[in-house]
Amino acid sequence: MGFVETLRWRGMIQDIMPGTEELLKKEKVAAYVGIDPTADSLHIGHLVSIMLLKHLQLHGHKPLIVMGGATSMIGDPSFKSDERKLLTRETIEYNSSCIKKQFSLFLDFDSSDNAAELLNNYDWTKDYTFLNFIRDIGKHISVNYMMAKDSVKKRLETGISFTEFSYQLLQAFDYLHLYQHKNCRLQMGGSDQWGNITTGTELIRRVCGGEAYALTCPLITKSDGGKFGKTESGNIWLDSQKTSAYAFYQFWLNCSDEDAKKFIRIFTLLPQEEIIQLEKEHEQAPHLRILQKTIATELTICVHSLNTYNKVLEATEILFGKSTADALANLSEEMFLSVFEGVPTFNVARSAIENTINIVDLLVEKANVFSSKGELRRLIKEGGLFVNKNKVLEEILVNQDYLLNNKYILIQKGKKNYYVIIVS
RNA sequence: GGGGGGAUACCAGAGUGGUCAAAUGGGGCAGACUGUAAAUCUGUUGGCGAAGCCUUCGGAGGUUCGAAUCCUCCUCCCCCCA
Repeated sequence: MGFVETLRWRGMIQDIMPGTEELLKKEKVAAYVGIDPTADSLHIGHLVSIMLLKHLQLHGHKPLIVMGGATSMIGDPSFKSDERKLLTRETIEYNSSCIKKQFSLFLDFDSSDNAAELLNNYDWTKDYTFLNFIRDIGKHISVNYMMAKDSVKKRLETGISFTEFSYQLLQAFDYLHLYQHKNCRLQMGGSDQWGNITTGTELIRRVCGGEAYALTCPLITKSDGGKFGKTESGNIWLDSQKTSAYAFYQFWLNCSDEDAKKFIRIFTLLPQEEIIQLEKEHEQAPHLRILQKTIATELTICVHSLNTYNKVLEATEILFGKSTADALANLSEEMFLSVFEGVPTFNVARSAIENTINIVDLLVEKANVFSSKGELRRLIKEGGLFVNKNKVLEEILVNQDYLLNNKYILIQKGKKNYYVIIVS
């Protein structure tokens, strides 16, 4: 199956420029996606772009990643309603270096004939003077053309700075540069990038009469309309410092059936037959959540490692399995810590619980697990609070007998939210 | 420059002198059901406490026994006319 065909089957194509498929079948080319280094880690919203490049490389083409060292100094206005905040050079540089490492989890940077390559558009824009740029590049694209893009329309009503308006030209220039220097013939990205990408192909056509292509993937949405990749606590990051491996695994495990069917094709590399087989199995026994588990497993191993995955599984087993309060009490300290790695912790002085303390005072005043006593009392009334896996139905008094390993108290809000109190 | 409308809890949006900690919907949280799903249903959603009290309706003052509600000024937003 060809590259484009593969993507089509996986539901990863929103728009594709005519001729793209033929070109990729005929010859090996380089293709790129741009990444804005706006944070020091990638999050799962970036994953689609990464997978596009992964498939590309698997089909023998050369993946290029372009860090928006220059463009992220400007800010992409596409479909945004507000002016972007400008980042400093130092931040961008630091972020780029962090992101670079994460890419090597997915792409092969060492292969002999189509190694992935990471570039920074700052390198080819930093010495380009303003005069030269508007003379060499700006001359080829009309403002009328730029304003006609859907991506900037929203901002034309409310106002857009010249800085942000010029963004698409800058991105188009990237494409031109890569076309000329890297034999790059294809740019990919999320569907919101279509406007920027086509400005690039247009520029290439006008400057050197070249044919360059565009391919975008659909914006990932959740079946309930919520924003993909966001939870109450924010983004799901690839960096385990920001999102623990446990939380990462849980995120995928908790996908709805409907989303899982979509995600398994997009976010795993499993072959077509296997996915179809898994879908069948899932259909027959949905409660086993085979799809969710497969996605979670594949991604956790890829992003975090097999070893971490095994720990996460263990933790999951203890937190959601049949394990009881007894099992919890019998955990070794080492095991306990590994299970609850990534769970929010709160430190409390030992003196606080030496002479018994009301659970409400402990969790609101001593440890800031809950922000108000009313909230916690409500939770208790509703039967949603657990201490060391035991349901708490009234305002109990806590003392040293509650300590696990003479050091920890496990607090649970509802079924899924855990907090660890460390007494020191 | 003239005229009009508006700003209410996370969001949307009722409320136009006391019965308003403020309808309703969405969202959030929890419970039930289940499969750590979806859908559904229930409860809850300012703070502290047992009753009750305290701080909230853009900001600052004022009228009143009593103001989200009336008056004055200020800030911001929208619309119409010039």
